[in-house]
Amino acid sequence: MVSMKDIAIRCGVSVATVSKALSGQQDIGEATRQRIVRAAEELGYTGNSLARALKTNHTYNIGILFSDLSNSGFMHEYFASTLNSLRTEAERCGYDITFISNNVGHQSTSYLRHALYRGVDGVVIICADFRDPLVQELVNSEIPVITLDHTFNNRAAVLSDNMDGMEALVRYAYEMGHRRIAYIHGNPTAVTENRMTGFYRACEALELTVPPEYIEECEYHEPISCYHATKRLLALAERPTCIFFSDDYSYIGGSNAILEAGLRVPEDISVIGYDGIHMAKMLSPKLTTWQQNTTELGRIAAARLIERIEHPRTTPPEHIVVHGGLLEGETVRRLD
Amino acid sequence: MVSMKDIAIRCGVSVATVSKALSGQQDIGEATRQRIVRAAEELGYTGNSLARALKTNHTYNIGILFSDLSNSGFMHEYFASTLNSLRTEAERCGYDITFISNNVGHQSTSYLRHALYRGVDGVVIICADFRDPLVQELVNSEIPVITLDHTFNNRAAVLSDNMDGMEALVRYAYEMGHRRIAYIHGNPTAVTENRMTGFYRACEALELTVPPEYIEECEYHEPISCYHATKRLLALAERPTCIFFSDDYSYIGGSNAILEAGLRVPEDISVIGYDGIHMAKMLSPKLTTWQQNTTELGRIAAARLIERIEHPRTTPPEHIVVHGGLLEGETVRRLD
DNA sequence: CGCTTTCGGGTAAACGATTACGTAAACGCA
DNA sequence: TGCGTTTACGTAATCGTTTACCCGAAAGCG
Repeated sequence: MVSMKDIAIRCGVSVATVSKALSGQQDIGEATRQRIVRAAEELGYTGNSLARALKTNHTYNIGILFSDLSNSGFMHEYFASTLNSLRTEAERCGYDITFISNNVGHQSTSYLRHALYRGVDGVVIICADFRDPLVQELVNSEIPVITLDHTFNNRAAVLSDNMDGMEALVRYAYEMGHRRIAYIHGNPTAVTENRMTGFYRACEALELTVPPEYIEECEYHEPISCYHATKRLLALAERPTCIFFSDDYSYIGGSNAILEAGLRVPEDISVIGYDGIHMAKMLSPKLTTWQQNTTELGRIAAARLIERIEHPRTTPPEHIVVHGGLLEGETVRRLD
Repeated sequence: MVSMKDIAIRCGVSVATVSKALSGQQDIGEATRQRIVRAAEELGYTGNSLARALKTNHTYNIGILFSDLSNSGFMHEYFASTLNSLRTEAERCGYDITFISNNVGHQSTSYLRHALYRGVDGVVIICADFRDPLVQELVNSEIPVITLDHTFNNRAAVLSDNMDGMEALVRYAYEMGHRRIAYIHGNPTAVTENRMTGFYRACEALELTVPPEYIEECEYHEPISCYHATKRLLALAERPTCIFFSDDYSYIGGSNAILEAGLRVPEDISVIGYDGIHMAKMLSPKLTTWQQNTTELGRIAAARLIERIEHPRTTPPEHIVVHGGLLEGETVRRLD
């Protein structure tokens, strides 16, 4: 590994001079700078982030914390897509990304310890169990943190408009003439609870009464349990005319249940998903759903976190809502 | 940040003694060690990976290089799932994961430079454009490297059995009585070419002649172009009885084309995918496909790379093949 | 011609760990 | 008692940078 020392020797200057020349200080002669920069090129100098970080206390590294309870983690397109744009934005700002787990070396510790050990400048918390004391410890630490789809007091957060999105979907179904609307919601998290709230709020505003048997629970992002929930709904004496699913992916299970029952979408029953994953547009008929703006979620999360890292004083821990949009597919029939 | 110095002061010993006590050297009194370990606990000592790595030249960090040409990258379940198990295994071995891009700081450089800058101990190359000179530069460097689904001379690699898998699928279709078999293959990469080879090899062994119009090309992992390729096949005078798709995900497009043509799977036409993504098992009818063992791919990639990092002399750069298995769904009809 | 500024660059300490080597005390043994 | 060996810990250099401070020479100025 070629270091500043090598360059210094070759140019007959001190290491300090090399450092200054390469980092663009002013108190250096233009001729010397040129010489040094050229030598650095020729020797293939790369720099050493470890040494730099050790001295400056700034690693240009941000940690990602996501513990996938449901083990869907990476598989969930929501996460994959968000992470992708998060990474892109971070790289654009000169930051790299490292995963933070609750073990370092061979033994398990806390997320905070891991973050401190690696010296990350900040952490994005996504898809994690926010009730976990270890997560709380990290959130309450000195390290800048931003959470996705969950809010903590006095901490930055980026949120998808789950409540508004669900409200808009209900209104859409209502406008299409549906009055008997069922909802298979996911198991309780901040996200699914927000959607529930949106659902009930819209129903109330529209003066829709939802019989309790129209509300089913399934595992979020899990088609099998959704399949069973759907079967239960279809077996009801007074069948709903429209079913809301917890998420697009779960709908695969629901779809199977509907087909098995000999029903057609949307002629016999209408369905609505949530997420707007790529697959939703590929299905036939195309799924009507709410498109989350994962690209913006990831981008903003990275950008805001970096803002807070670089300008802690002037950047308040805001809660930013990213809006999605109705993706009108072909799975909701107009009733008259 | 509490450092060894703080512990040293509190215990009235030197920093060297603290280091020895904490890293488990022998030349230390048992009583002193206890004292130091306790003090470390009490002060909440975490260690500093940067300082340690600077001195030992070992970061316990491995880089992931994946440049997603098709922009499917993270979205592809193959990648997501492999990355997930790779990360799990790496963490089990005490390693963290960082993404390696071709830019560091605010300016673009090479992958190698990035890897050197961050001081990663090794790199896993996955889903990348292996023809890229920048990738080659990294592969030919001193840094331990392992590639997924691509082989370089004298470099470790982990491979999915794409050729065997495809051969097995063809044999399966043959045994089910199919003789008119079409294949929509993905655009050329090491992966798709291996599958092609497997396809032709099996056909030859079975003395099946494949008319050229039965071979179509589409964008890998892209349902839209697969939709069009499927339409072309269905429009042929002598329609194939079974269509092989480049991958499960693309089949979504193919499925739509089939439905539009008013055909049923598998009654009117049989279909076979490749990958064994979660969705394949959720579709109705269940897709017959080849299940890639992504869990093993990721695990072995991490394990082998770490082996080569820690025991470079005794670990040859092997090419390891991970076997998948036939996932018998309901999309291939038995012909008689 | 003296004096202060500015310019260009060097010195050295520091970041937080690791480790080869030194050394004083205790111990073993004839 | 004398001498070698072990035990337990300290000293100091080092990894590759950054940065506050220092200093000589050239330049500017009246």
